[in-house]
Amino acid sequence: MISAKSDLPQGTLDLLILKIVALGPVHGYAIAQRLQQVSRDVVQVPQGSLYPALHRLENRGVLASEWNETETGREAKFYRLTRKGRAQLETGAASWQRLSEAVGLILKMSEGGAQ
Amino acid sequence: MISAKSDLPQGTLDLLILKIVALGPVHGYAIAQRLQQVSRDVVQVPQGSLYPALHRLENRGVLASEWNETETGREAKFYRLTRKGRAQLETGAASWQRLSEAVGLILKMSEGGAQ
DNA sequence: ACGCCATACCTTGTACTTCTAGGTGTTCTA
DNA sequence: TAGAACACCTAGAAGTACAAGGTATGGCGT
Repeated sequence: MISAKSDLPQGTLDLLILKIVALGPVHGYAIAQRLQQVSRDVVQVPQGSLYPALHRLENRGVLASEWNETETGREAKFYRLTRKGRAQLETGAASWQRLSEAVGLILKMSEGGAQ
Repeated sequence: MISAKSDLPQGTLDLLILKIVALGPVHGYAIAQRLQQVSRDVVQVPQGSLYPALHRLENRGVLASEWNETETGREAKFYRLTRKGRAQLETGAASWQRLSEAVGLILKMSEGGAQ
């Protein structure tokens, strides 16, 4: 049993959720599934992390929700990005990239790397 | 004034500290400086984050400390990696890379990207 | 008919980390 | 002699991810 699971650094979850929702209205359960699929099981979002995050994001006005029917005929709460959410996704993604590059740089540092 | 500062996601700080210390014994103050320099101000570590992190890492047995004199003739606490610390750095770095790639993948996802 | 799994939602409490804001003392320089 | 840089520290607030629990429906196998 290879457990590829890695805990998400704080703040990253919000960004990933925003990105998935940006691709089109989805309900919470599907968001977790998509993240897991696309990341090949590297990203696994427990429900205890997912739903609080969704409510948080909705309260902040970056997500909006609406009850609808899924393809399988069940009721589910579909989320979509607000204008504010789209903005936050952009700044968040840019910020992640900057940080990601910086951390990568540091980790690749060798004895003579800095100075 | 472009403020490049970005708050570090939880857990990342430890990894960066371990990496810097792995390059040779350094004291806390210098760790923060190096991180800031190398990352071109993207990574800025407040002392209120730095020292608690160092003590945490020492308590966990991944860092060891020793008082010594700096090049400028002051007393400072120099940290070095323990065997355990070296191991944690490796797994931490690998784990970061995996996560970083996964997040990058998700953020670059477009409408038809997944499926 | 029955139990089980997957779907789909939710809440509570814990553990952890980061940051703000304060504090100490020394050395160097303007 | 005032301030900046060096070098350490702590307490408290704020925020987040997770574990663990719970509700309810529908489909599947036996």
